[in-house]
Amino acid sequence: MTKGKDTKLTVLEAGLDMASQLGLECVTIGNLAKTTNLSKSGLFAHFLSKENLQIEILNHAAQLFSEGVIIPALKIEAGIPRVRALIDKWNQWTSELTGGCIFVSASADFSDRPGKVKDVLLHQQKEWIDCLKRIAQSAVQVGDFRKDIDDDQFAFDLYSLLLGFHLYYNLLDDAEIKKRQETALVRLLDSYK
Amino acid sequence: MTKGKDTKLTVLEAGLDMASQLGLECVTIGNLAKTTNLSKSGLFAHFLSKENLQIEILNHAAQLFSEGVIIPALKIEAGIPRVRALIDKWNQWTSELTGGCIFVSASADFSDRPGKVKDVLLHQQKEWIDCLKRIAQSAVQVGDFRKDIDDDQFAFDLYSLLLGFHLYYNLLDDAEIKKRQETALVRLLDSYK
DNA sequence: GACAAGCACGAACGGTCGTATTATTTTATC
DNA sequence: GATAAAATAATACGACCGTTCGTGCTTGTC
Repeated sequence: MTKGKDTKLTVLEAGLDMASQLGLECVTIGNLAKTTNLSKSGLFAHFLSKENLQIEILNHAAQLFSEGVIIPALKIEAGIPRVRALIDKWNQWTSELTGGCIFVSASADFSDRPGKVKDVLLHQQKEWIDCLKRIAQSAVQVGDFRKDIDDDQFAFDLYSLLLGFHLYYNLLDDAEIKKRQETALVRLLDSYK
Repeated sequence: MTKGKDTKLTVLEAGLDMASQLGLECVTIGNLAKTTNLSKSGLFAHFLSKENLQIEILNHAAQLFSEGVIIPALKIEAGIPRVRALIDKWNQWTSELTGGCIFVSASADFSDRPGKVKDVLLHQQKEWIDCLKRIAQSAVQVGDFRKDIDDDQFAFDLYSLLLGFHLYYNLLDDAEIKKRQETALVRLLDSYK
């Protein structure tokens, strides 16, 4: 009962790491089997198709993301402190994954690959943006933001900052990027006060 | 003498399109040969390795990028008009490619794939950031920006805005995104005045 | 102790991958 | 129009792709 779920989790863990480095499309059943010391067919039996494997990797990542980023941020007092917590946790999340945030790379990979995997990814991204909007709304409620802000605009503003950080951090290895993101964030928050 | 260069260009054109949709790593010599009506070996002879093919696709993209984005922007008067021209041209460039900007997707793909392809990509991205910095400096010279601005910061700010646009436009198909980018841009430019 | 269920294995399938070698056609030059 | 050079094709290679199948271990249940 528990043995199968155990190895499946191990596979998903390794698959997430591999997807973060090589991209979700380049996660190979053969390679994944090697790194987890399973046979190709033994691993395959857990997922029944590569598409399912990709989807389950995404869902596993979403759960870790929720536990590591969203929930901790929601525990911080609403308003600017929560916004800051979210950014910190997001940066940490993206730094902990070997090859950067899987949702960012998958977004580039799958924007032109229609199918179930893209559908899942799209749904996750919309949920994430909704989360950003809700955090903006709660900042309004506690008085940290003006009442007439556009929460969709805020989501775009904040996500752009994260994407900028992601590229600079992962590709360019820029040591100063945290500082620049902070500068941009201060300007952003000021404009919403 | 000229026939070979001709077909090579055709291949690069098709390869760029394919790379934009599937990612540079998923451009396959066999598929590329099919779409260009060449034999696999005939196509291969032009590049001698897949790595070279990827590099030549990147370089071809860089040339188109220069012709379509950078040079037109530099023809516009320095300062805020030039910044705006650059953004417009960049958005246009990214919209014209079927699957979005190849440099953005390749940056996610190759951040953890050491090798010559990554080296080329890294060099290109640094050149692009330098270009952004120079445009900031010229805006200072004509008096559109304050004298004490941080041009590295400006490059990050602007690039983040482009990356945000890229994700919203390509994955989420957001019709309002141009408006949001504009809002963010106005705020950004104000802070540099 | 029989039995079913869950789990993992090895072998094999038809395809495609990138690459190498060898041949054939097309093009440019005189 | 002959000839050398350039461009393309044909064929083959070993490796790996995702997937299927049959088989054998475990494990817990009756």
